[in-house]
Amino acid sequence: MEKKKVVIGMSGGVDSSVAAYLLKEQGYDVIGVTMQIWQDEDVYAQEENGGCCGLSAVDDARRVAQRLEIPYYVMNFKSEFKANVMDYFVAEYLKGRTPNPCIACNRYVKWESLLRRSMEIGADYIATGHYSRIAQLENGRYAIRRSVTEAKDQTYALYNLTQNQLARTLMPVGEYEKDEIRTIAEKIGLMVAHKKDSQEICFIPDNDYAGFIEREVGAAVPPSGNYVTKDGKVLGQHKGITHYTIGQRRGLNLAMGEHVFVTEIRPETNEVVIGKSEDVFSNELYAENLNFMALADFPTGTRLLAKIRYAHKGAMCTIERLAEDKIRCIFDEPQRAATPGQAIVFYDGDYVAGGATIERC
RNA sequence: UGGGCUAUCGCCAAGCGGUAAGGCACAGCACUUUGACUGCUGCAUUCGUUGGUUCAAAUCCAACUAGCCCAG
Repeated sequence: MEKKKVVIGMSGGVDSSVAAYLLKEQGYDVIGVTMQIWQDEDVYAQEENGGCCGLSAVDDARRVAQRLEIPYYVMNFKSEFKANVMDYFVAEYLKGRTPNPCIACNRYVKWESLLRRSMEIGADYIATGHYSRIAQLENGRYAIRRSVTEAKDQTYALYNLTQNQLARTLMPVGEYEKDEIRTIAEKIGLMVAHKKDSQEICFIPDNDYAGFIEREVGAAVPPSGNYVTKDGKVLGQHKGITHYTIGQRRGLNLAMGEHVFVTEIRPETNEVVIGKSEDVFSNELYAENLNFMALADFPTGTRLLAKIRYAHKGAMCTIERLAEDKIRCIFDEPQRAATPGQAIVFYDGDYVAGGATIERC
């Protein structure tokens, strides 16, 4: 019988490199692929940017593929990345919302586009180096399961994958701890064994996302406007709404004598609302664009653990089904800085139950 | 123009003759596959200006300058 063919997305980092190795050990016919997503390498060239999307990716990944003796290709995903990640990222900020580019990249680029092209070259699966596990549950649905490593759980950013995508995805690294992965990398002699983990927004190497938006849209960047309190008192001038997100404290340039935070962004009046720490907590939020994973639906009354940001420890909430694609989540305890544009991801035990996009609080 | 009050880091503010607290802001670092939050570190050789008294002044005195308040 012919071996199953798997395309592994190789970033050049430790995780995906070891993933490739593990798959090969498991008897798959492994093909290494690096996704080319940079729009203009001369402008964004950044050597040390490791991890998921760095430029050094290709060199490192190719070397690893050679070492593992697997075929290796670079696939160009520039236009897909531009349309689904960069343009979305900018558009959201212009609307006063806070996007999560990694989630969009995962669903539309890493999975949708990579999966399609992998199928085209005859692959049965695609694989990644994520610290997550995929399982088919008793109800027949596929779901992402939290990895063994609590500290390195990447399930939040993967909640938006479809059933079809999950059915064709392998994540061999999810069975291991980060340390174990590095150990394996060393054992098989990979140079990338000690490469730093990726971080921050991969297409904004200088970390100045507001500057990036400005370069993208030019004169269309929102102008400066008023900082106001919730009762309308003007406190000062902000730099333009794209510079802010809910719960932000630093960079406000407001000397109020105590810490103050952004509690609301109003694109229609170009105002940024400022309040005290307690003002950024909310008991509930509304979310849309549902994606179901372990559960086929969240009927009103469903109790789930919800994470409203990548590093959130999770909070219990009760779901209220408002419409076909709209829910309200009522938290047991008030949560800090629920932010429109960010994802709320639900967990049922160890599995991702599904998720949605936060619209308002 | 008389009378009074106040002038200390970008903002607020301790200090009251013994050699510049603190908070906010800001900067850097850490944390981090998003934005945030958080933590750590840094941040006035100088106290409106000029003189004077004193071993020693931001602290006392004088003049000047600026701002505020009350008279007009």
